[in-house]
Amino acid sequence: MDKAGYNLTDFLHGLSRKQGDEIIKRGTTLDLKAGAVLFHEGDPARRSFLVLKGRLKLGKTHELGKEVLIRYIGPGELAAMITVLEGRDYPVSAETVGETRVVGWDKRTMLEIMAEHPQLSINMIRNSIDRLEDLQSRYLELHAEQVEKRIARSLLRIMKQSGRRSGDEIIIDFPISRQELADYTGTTLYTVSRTMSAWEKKGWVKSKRTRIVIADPHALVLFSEKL
Amino acid sequence: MDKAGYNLTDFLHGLSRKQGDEIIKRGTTLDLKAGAVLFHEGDPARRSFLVLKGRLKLGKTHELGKEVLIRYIGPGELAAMITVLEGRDYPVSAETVGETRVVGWDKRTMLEIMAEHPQLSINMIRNSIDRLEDLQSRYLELHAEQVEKRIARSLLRIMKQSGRRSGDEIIIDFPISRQELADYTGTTLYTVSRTMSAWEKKGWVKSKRTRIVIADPHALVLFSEKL
DNA sequence: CGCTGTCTTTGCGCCAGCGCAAACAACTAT
DNA sequence: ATAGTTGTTTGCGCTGGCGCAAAGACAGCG
Repeated sequence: MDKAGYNLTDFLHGLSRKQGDEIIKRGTTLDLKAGAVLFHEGDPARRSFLVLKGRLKLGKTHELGKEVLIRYIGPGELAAMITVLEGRDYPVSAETVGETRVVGWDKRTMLEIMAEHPQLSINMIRNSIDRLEDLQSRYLELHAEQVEKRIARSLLRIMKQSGRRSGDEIIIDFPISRQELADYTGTTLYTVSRTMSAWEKKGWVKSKRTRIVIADPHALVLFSEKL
Repeated sequence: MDKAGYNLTDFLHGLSRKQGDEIIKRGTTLDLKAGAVLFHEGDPARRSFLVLKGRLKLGKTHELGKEVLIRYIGPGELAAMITVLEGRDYPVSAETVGETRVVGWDKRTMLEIMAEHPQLSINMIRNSIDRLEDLQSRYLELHAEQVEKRIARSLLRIMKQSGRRSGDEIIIDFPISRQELADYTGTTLYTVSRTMSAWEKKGWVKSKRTRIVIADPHALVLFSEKL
């Protein structure tokens, strides 16, 4: 998170840095290594977490094996808003992607700080509406769009959220496997692999194990939008 | 909506009937006939609507034809929360199912009444979290579950939301076509028709044009859950 | 270095479910 | 009634993409 002020999409948007720091102090800060599980789908929702550094992935599992990746949560964003409601369980699991620092608040504290800062309710509403929209679009795509286009769109989404420019290429600066991209897109490891191989030959992407670089974003956009 | 008090899932939950009536008076009440379009996906979001009587369906369309049915909105529930955010478009379209009465508030009024009744922000958070959870589950199912099971689950969802008990049968008390059930489930008209025909032979459902009766809910639940 | 574990690629066969076409059934209007 | 409209059923052929299997590539570790 940058020094200046909070982004519109941040949980703490509208608060001063000083207020933010005070709020963060009231929670429990955790430093986690890659692949740590922060909470499990189905467990009682006791704490909400704000990502300070690194990244979480939220996933949901189907009775046997099949999994979907609902969303990545980056710095500034809140995971598990559900905590503020009465007696709910986490609807998804959260796992770190790379080293990650988060701060967690229990329900009581969440309600306190929200009462003190009404702005935070607004931020929660904005955030949940945004997520809902995102998922509505992906739901439509999952039903209506061919896999290859969905994979393209998934890559572009992830790129927008976590891409780092480098010349005219864009580097996705966290590790993401074929399996994860498949879970995010709603397809299989095999199909993603085949598709990415084809794109690599066309020079649209470069990849090396779990690191992906979009070499020609424009081509990918065109492809994802063409009839 | 019943006389007594508002349900937990209602937009006006936590307010008195008197407060509710006062708020409703400040909006524009509309009586719409079946199949009227309240707003279009992509139009600037100017008004939010509370359903008083009847039902809305929220849908999203893909470039050419394909459509998904995101959700039904029944009495007490609010559609188009998005209005309260700055300069957004409706992400979905809303159409009435049967005769419907709604009350609409513009952005200004929404913000006013929310400022007067902080409870309404809580209700909005609860509602958007609930919708998000619902969609997350359906997103997982759409990817992981076979069509027939998805159709079963869709029917059961709709039944829970809008079923009327009658003996041990449950009547879905609004018209829903094969096409709509397909759009809700994420499949095609043909597949729904074939599946429903089979269930009709087994005595699980009875249907007659756009009216559906679940004759054996238990069987349907078992089917939807079996490996 | 070589060993072990993790991730990726690619060939191949298969089938769930899509979608056309065409007939049929039920409601609506005159 | 009769005609027109809207929704439903069912046969049939086709194919997108799944998923096994097996080999290959890369990383980390002792």
